[in-house]
Amino acid sequence: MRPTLKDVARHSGVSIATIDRVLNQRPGVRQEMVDRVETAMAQLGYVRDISAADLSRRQASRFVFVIPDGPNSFMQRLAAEIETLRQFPSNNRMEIVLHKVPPFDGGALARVLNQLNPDTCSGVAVVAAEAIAVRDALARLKALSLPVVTLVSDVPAFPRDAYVGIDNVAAGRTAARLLGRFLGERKGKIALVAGSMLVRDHVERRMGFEQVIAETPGLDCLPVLEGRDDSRLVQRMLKECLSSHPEIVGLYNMGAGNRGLIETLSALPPTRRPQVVVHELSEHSRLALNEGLVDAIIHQDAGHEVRSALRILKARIDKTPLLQGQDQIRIEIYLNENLPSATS
Amino acid sequence: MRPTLKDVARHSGVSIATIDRVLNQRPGVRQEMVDRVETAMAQLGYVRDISAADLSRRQASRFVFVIPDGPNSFMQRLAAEIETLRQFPSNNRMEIVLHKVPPFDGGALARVLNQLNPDTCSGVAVVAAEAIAVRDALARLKALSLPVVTLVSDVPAFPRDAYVGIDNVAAGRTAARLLGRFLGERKGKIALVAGSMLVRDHVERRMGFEQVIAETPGLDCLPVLEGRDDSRLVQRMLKECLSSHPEIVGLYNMGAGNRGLIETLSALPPTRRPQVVVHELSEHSRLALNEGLVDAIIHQDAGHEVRSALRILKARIDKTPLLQGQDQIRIEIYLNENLPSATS
DNA sequence: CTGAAAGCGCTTACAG
DNA sequence: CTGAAAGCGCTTACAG
Repeated sequence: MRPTLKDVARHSGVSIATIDRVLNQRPGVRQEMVDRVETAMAQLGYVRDISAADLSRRQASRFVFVIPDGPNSFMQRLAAEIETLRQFPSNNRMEIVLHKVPPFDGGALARVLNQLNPDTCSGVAVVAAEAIAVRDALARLKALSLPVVTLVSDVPAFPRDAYVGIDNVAAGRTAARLLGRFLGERKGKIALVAGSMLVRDHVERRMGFEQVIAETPGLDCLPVLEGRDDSRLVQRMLKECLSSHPEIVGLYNMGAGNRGLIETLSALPPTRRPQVVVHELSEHSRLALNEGLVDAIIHQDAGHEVRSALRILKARIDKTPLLQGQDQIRIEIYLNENLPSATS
Repeated sequence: MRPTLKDVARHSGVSIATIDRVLNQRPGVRQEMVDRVETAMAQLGYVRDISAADLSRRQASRFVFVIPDGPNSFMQRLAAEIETLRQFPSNNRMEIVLHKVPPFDGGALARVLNQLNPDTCSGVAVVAAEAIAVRDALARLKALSLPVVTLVSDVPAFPRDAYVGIDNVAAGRTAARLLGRFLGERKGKIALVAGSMLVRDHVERRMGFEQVIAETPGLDCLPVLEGRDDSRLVQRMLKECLSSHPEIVGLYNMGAGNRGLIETLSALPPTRRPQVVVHELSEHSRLALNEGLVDAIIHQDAGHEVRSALRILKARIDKTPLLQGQDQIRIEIYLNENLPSATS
């Protein structure tokens, strides 16, 4: 059996209450006691039982997620995963709150963050936007010692404890490499679709994509079409682009709006269809992959991201280590052959 | 606050001890009491606190992993991940035991399984081998109501609660599709390397691979080279195969022994190098990908598999649900561009 | 500054 | 068949 506080108490001749003070670094303990307790703990190899601590502390931790509202299906997926976890029975003594804010609106996001305080919130996961007001809000949370992780979209320069999401430059590079390999010797133009060049993840994906294409002789990128994650708009822009550029051989959608893109592609005569890489596995993109309209999907696992965010926040609060590798979000590549079963 | 047993007791006018009996389906409670308790629980929306239950039950659960010993680097990785989890401080009240058995030896595996019993073991995760003795051993465990999951290599016909690992037919198909896409219009032979055609996962990968290649005009598979997961042997066989078949344009290693394969490839003049897909991300395969000797790596996450196995066993014991999607092991594809950072 | 005691939500003997 | 009480490993008031 693992040693408990009782064992440490016996071994050190100090009461359990005092040991608890040392353990939690609460003030008001003589150095001598601290030393006695610490040697005893080291000798016995004491490891604190977090779930017992949580039980006795009676107050549950409340984790707040702040994510953008709107039509972006990835964000909707994220919200659904948060909701799933919120309702999950096993997560006792852990409350989850979801705040949705208008997309592309740093001010609104900052206002929500500024409402949070340690009495009602023990940790925050936020899809960050790049705005001064957001940076200030994060600085405020830091000053209150509330742990914060950025989710999906990072702002490295802003104060936060960790980023949970993929490396978007690498994701863009991956898309370009796949497209390049799939095209083989074929030469021509590549059409790019993004939500908005104001969002950091899309900018980064584009950068990575163009880096790789620039090194690939015979291929060039056309200017980015900004579809604002809106299927209709994507459809219209893409249709025009394809008809005015018959030399297009590849297509990369780094944002949402796959539905519009897929409709446009399926209207094209098969011989004129470009090689296509898109982001995010969904019912639509999966179907398009099945039908050969899309050649590969770059994906990130929203469920994994939500669970990782929570684990990281909890570990910060409990001052426990994280498991190596468990919280690294992968840039997943799906072909028609390695799709996960449809239920997930 | 969530309702507790106390609330259910008050609400139903039944003692906590009896409620506990109902909750755990222990015998010796009058039907009337059962009904009263159950309505009260339903009305209050009672959800049991598993970690409190674990705490009070004082006895920790012991999970036994049985995996093959030997040079196979994936199995070594699996062992390392099990060890990591075993030592992880947060997993209180949960003991992990690792048994290594000789590889490719159903009898030895069965003997270890036959030693296990409910007094010393609460659940088993095993890399299954296809042998009658193993089937009987699994049937025995089932008769003892010990939960069992198969890990990495499944035998669907044998009794087990779940399989934790990838679909190997799909993995083979994925490898073939990648190779086919990378080869484009090029025609020729594809060399196949496996550990042993006696192991189910390799048989399945081959099947999937050949299915796809058969549909691809201009490409044909050579007979499988069985390298027994031994780098030296792989190197020798492959060298000979490459020199006697100048028409080889592709190479798929569905087993271990990447080191030998990589050495052989690096000795080849660059113009003669085939397109190469291998399994399992490791230091060696990663380096080969960086250097362009290997074009893609098909991977499964050993850490994820170990954690999932544990979660599934624990959920069976506690009769709790699993989180949708968390325990589905993915067929991961790595190119040079989406490699995870090297520390993981 | 330190410790004894009650309590978190359960389970487990032990009485009745 | 049912219930009161002790205890799991912690934390939290409350005394001293």
